[in-house]
Amino acid sequence: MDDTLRDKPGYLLRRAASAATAELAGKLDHLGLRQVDASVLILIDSNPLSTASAIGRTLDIQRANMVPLLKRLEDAGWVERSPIDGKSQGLNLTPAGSAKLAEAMAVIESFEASLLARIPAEHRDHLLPALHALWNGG
Amino acid sequence: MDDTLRDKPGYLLRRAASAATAELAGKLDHLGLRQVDASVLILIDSNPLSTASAIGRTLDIQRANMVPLLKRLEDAGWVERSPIDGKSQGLNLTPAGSAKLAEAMAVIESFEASLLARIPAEHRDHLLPALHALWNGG
DNA sequence: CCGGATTGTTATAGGATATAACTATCAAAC
DNA sequence: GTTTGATAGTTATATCCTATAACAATCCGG
Repeated sequence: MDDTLRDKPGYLLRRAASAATAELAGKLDHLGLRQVDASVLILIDSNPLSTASAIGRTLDIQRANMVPLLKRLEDAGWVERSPIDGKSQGLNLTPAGSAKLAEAMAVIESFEASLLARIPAEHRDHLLPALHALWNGG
Repeated sequence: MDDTLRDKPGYLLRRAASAATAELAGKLDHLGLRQVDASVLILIDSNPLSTASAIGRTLDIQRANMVPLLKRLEDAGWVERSPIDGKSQGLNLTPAGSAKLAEAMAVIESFEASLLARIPAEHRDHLLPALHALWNGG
C-alpha cells in the first residue's frame, strides 16, 4: 500500500510518538504504573510541596482530571498531601513513592537511551532541539 | 516549576506530537474533518479500490473502528464503495470527496511547511530521518 | 473589605480505542 | 470438490482519557 503520509513530518511525528508511547507504557505496566503516573511522581519529586494544580498545569492535565489520578497514587501509598493553607495542599512522595519512582526512573532512562540509540548518529543530536522548537514554536 | 522531563526525548516527542496534533485538528475542523478522516481520504485517493481492512492496517486502525469512520465519510458523500468480490469492497473518492481532499491537502501542506519552518535550519533536515528511525526501529 | 482569581472537588459527557463474537466469503491443500 | 484456515465486514460493548460545567471554600490585590 502506497503510504504517501509516511514523509509528512506531522504524521511521522504522531506515529513515532505513539509507537514510543506504547512501548514505554508496556514497560511501565510491569511496575503498576502508567506514564502519566510516572510523570507526576517525577514532578513531585523534583518539586516537593507543589500543588495538584501546579503539577497539572505543567503537564497539561486539567485540575478535574488530577483528582482520580492523585487518588490512585495516594491509595497506592506513593504520595501524601500536607495542607499549605486553607485551600492548597502540598504533594510529597512517601518512602514507598520514592522507591517506586527509582524503579520507574531506571525503566525510563533505559528506554530513553534506547530511543536515542535507534537514531543514526548523524541525526541524533538534532532531535531534541528540533522537538523543542516544535513544542514551543506553536 | 522545575520540569525535569523537558529534556527527555520520549516525553518531548509526546508533547511535540500532541501540540502539533491539536493544532492541525483545529485547522481541519473548519473543513468538517478530523485528522483521521483526512488520512483515510489521502490513502483512498492514492490507493483507489483498496479495502477498509487494508486502509486500517496501514493506519493502525482496527477493522471494527473503520466501520463508523467510513460510515461518516460515506454519509458526507466523500467516499463510495464498490464490490470487489463477495466479501470485499473497494473504496473510492466521489467528486465531492476529491474536492474536500484538495481543501484538506492545502491545509495540511501549509501546516507541515509551518512545522518545518519552526525548526532552526541546522536541525531541520535531520527530523524526518530521526523520526523515521524511531517509528521503525522499535 | 470586596471582587476577582484560584484550589480542590463532583458529576458528567464525549471521543477514541480495544475486545469479542458472528456471518459470509475466499483461497489453498488435500 | 470438499474441507479448513484465514480474511472482510459488521455489531455490540467496555474502557480509558480528556473536556466541560458547576460548586464551595479560600486566597489575594487594590
